[in-house]
Amino acid sequence: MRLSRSFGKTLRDAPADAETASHQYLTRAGFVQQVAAGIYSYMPLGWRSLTKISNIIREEMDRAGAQEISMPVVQPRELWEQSGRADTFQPPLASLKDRRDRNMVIAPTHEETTTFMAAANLESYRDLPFNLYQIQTKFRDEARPRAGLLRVREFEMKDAYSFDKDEEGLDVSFQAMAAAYHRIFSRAGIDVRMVEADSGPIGGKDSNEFVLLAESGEDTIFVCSDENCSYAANAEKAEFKKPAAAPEAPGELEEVHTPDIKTIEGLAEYLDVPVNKTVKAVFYAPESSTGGEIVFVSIRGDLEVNETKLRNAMSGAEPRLATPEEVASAGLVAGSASAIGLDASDGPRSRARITSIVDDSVINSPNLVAGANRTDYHLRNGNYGRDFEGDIVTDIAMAQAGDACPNDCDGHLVEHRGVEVGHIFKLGTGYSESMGATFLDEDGSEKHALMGCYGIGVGRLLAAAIEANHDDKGMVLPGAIAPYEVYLAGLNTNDETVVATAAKFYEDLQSAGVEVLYDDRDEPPGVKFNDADLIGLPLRVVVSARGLRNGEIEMKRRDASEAAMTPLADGVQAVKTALEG
RNA sequence: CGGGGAGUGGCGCAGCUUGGUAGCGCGCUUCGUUCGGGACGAAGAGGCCCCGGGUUCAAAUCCCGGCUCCCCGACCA
Repeated sequence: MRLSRSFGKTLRDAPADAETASHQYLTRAGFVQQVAAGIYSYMPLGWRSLTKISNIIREEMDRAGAQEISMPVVQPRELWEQSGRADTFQPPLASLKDRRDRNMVIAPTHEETTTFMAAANLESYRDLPFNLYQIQTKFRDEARPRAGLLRVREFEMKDAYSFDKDEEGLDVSFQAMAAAYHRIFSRAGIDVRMVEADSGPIGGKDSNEFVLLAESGEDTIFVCSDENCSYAANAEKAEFKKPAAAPEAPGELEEVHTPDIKTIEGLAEYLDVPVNKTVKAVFYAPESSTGGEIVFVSIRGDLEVNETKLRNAMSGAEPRLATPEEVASAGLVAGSASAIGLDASDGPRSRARITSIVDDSVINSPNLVAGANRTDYHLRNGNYGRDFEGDIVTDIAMAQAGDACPNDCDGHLVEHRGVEVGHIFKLGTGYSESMGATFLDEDGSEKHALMGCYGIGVGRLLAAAIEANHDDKGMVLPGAIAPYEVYLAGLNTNDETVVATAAKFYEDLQSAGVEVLYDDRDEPPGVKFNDADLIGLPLRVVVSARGLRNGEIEMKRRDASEAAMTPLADGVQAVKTALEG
C-alpha cells in the first residue's frame, strides 16, 4: 500500500483527553476513530492489525478442533429470560423493541445463543464433544469505558463454547483451550501470564485469566517469586499462607478501657500488642438488602477483607459496606465491636439478622484483642471457639505483596498490574440445564452437557500489546500483529532515481510476498521517520540519494537503535532475513 | 452511581475575570525553494464558539436548564 493512498492521517498531537499510550498512539497513527464513549471505528491500519489478530486466533481455534460459527448480535429477550440472566446480567443488558413491539437485546455474550443452538442439535453422547466459536461484535453498556480500546462498550470478541459429556471431557476441552490460548498470545508476540481467577456470577469451578503485564492495566495479579513455582492469581482470587500464631494457653477474657481508640493500629499501639494479635470487625450487607441484614465479618487486624472472596462466602450476594444507621440499628458499636457476645438472642443484636463470617486467620490465633461491644472498651484474650463462633469460617482475606505463596515453596507473592486479554471458564451444567441442552448417554440416561466458555478481547489485545510495546516515539508492534511488515520510505522525492528505485523496490518486495507500506509522499525525511516510528512497523527500509551513491539501502528494526546499510541488489532477501530475525 | 475537569476551524490551544471586529500553532489548498529526524517564503480556504432558553442596544464571554466527552472511585460473568 502506498501511504499517499492509505486512508487516514497521522496526527502530530494526540487528543488532549487520551492519556494512555495505546489510546494516544492508536489515535495519532490513524488506527481508530472514536465515535462515542467506548465506541470506536477501526480505520484501515487498525483493521489490518485486528484482522491479523483474528486470523491467528482463528487458526489456533481451528487447530484445537473448535468450529467457527456466527450468531446474531440482536436477539430475543426470551432467550435471556430462559437462562435467568435477563434481569441479573451486569452491566445491564442493552435492550430495544422491534417493530412488532417484541423485546430484543443486544448480546453482550453468547452462552444463551450457543446453548440454544447446541440443544437443537445434541441428541446422543456420540455427538459430543464439540466446541463452537465465533469472532464477533459484543455490546456491554459499561458504566465507565476508559483508556481508548482497553475498556470499551462495543468490541470484537472471540468467544468459544465447549460441550462435553462428563467432567473428564470438560477437563480435556478446557486444557485444549488453555493450550490454544498460550499459542495465540505467543504467536501474537505478547507475553501473558495465565493466572487463577474468580469465576464471579457466571459460576463454575475453574477459571483462568490470561493477563498481559502492563502498568496501565486495571487488574492486580500476584505471582510467586520462586522460579520453580507456577503460582499466579488475580488479586480477587489470590490465596496466601497465613502464618499460624505460636500456640498459647488461652488466657482469661478481660475487659480493658481504651478511651478514644477507634482504629486497629491505635488499639495495637495503646495496648502494646502486635496488630496480628487483634481481631477487627467489618460490617457488610447484601447489596440488595433494605431489611437490615448485617454480615458481621471478623478478620485478623493485620489483614484486609477481599470482597470477591466475601461475595463467594455470601453465596454470590454482592456485599456492600453497611451504613452507620444499619450498624447502629443492629446494636453494634462501631470501633468497639466483636463477635464475642454476638449470640445474645435478645435485644437488637438478634442473630436472625446477623450472619457471622470469620476469616480462617482468626481461628488459629489465640488470645486476640477484640471489641467489647461497649464504647471505649476492648477485651483481651478472645479465643475462637470458646468466646465466639462464626456461621461461616473461610478465607476472605486480601493477599498483599510479600505474603507467603500458598503453594509448597519458599516464594512470596510479587504484585503486578496487568490487562486481562483472555478468560476461560468451566461452566458446568448451569446453561445446559436452563436451556435444555441434554443428550442420551451410553447407559440410556438423559444428561446435561458440561460446558466451558473461552473469551478473548481482540481490540483489547491490540491495545494491550501497544501498552506493553511502545517508546516515546510510538508503537513498537510485534511483527505478527502489525498492519504491515515493512515501512519503506523514499527520501529525496525530487530525485527521480530515488523515486524510481524506491517504487521498483516496493514492487519487488510485494512480489516476494512482503507486506509493505510504501511512504511515497512528498514529505521531508523527518516527517517520514517520525511517522515510521509512530506506526511502529517491525522494519524500516530507506531508499535515499545518499545510500544509492554506494548502491545501498538502509534497514532499521523498530526495536533497534542502529540502522544498517545493505546492497540494493540483495535488498529483498535482506528484508526477508531481517523479518525472520 | 459519587467526586473532579473540559466542550472555540481536522488536531493542540488562547480569548471568558472586566460583554462590543473570533485569534494563534500544527494540518489543509496553490506557487516557488528545500530534501537524513516533524524545512522556508508568498498567497489562500476553512468556524450553528456543544445545544436550548434568558439578561442586554449588543453574548464565545453573564444567568438558568440540558447534552456530550475525559479523569478518579464504585462497578466491570
